[in-house]
Amino acid sequence: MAKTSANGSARAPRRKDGLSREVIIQSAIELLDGGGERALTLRALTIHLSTGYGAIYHHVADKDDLLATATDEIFARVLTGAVIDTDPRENLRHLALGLFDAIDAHPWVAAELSRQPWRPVLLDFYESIAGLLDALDVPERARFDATGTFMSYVLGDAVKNAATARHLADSGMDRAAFLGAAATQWAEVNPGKYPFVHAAVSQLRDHNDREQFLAGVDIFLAGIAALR
Amino acid sequence: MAKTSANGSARAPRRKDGLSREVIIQSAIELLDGGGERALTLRALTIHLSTGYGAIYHHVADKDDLLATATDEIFARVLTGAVIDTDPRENLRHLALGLFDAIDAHPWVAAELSRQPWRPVLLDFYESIAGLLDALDVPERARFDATGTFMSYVLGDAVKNAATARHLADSGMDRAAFLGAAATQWAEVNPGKYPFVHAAVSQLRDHNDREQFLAGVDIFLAGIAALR
DNA sequence: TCCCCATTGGATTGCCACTCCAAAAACGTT
DNA sequence: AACGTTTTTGGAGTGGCAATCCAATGGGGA
Repeated sequence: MAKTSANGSARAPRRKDGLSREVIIQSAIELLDGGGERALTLRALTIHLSTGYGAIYHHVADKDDLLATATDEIFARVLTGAVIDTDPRENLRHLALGLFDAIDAHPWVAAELSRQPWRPVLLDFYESIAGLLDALDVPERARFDATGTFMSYVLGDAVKNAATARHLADSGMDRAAFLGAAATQWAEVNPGKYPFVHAAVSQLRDHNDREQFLAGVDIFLAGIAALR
Repeated sequence: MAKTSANGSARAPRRKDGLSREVIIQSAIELLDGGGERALTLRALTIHLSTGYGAIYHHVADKDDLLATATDEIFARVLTGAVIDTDPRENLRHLALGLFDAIDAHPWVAAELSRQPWRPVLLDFYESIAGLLDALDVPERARFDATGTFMSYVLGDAVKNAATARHLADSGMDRAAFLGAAATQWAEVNPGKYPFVHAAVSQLRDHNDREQFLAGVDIFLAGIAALR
């Protein structure tokens, strides 16, 4: 498909305002961030890029390709922004938070993630986590399980959080109103049948998803320390 | 809408072969189990039930309602089949495995779960988990976080696993072929850039998702013990 | 200069969820 | 048992979507 001349120069761009795979993905991300998964329609894309279907489908295989690549792009951004800490635990926390915040900022990634959980970009995260666990003296045979476990928790909690955020946005409530309503609703739950849920209501009122996420990260880190 | 006579008798059923919400949900689950999310179309439902659109929409609000209720039904089945152990740890493992196996058997639940993570049925699981953590002497302030963390890991890993299974089914490969292909592919990964992933290949070959899931549960349990 | 083919735009196709309505079946009342 | 009412049913119709198809355009190499 791509024709490269003998002198090795890249194929010349066709038009000044030329459409490209990158531009299309960028637009797709904008649409997704703006209005969620439902907002990404091919029709909306043609309008946003003032072009036609044919032009888009020339650069992109189909909508799945579009969604998958957009998701890759989000994860790639997390990677480039990753911080290097001297303390492996702190580094793991930062890595986890990076993923959590990215999915929180782009909730549509969550849906795509549960559709395709094995994108190549994630390999870099597995590699980083495994390396940090090695630095924590986790023995090799346990490292494999621990890496997957850590990723499952991080992505699982981020997805849950993103879905909640999406639900919030759809219902037009803000965070406080939603938590208040949920707390009230849960408070009415039959205390006899659900004593622990009932007792949790008070904590729900001033509850911070990000902090709870980090608390979970620390539970896993404590559990992993026991593997040594 | 419902008219209840003064003597309190319920409204009589309409037809012998009567369509009902339950029958429709049942059919939906059959279609979903048979061919995944794509297989559930209203058209397919009308054929499967030999009826029309109107009849179905009389009992069900829309497709989301259908999917949500079908998901509830799967979780409800897990609840009824739940085992009670004397050892809280063992009980947590059984609870987790019940969810894992259910999502493994009905992979379409995963997608719905990341769309609506707060269905009322899940309250029962939160309650059970919180109760078991209490039995493990997890202090109350930590119990709230730990319960959510556990659920996030369990559902997150189950969703990841289900997506893999779905991917497997779509590509027509069996488990062994897929793992072999993945291991081969990963083996080719640049060992310099991905030393830990490269080292993990050997473990991938005889890797059991269910066992790895349980290993993760144990990491969590070990981490919980540190909270005491 | 001229031709080739990468690139483009949009009409068209086919599938889908969902609506609407008229007919049929059961019910309650007398 | 007859009748009006309400519930339930089937399917034609609507609008929106992803994806295909094809004719037109124009840039760059020969």
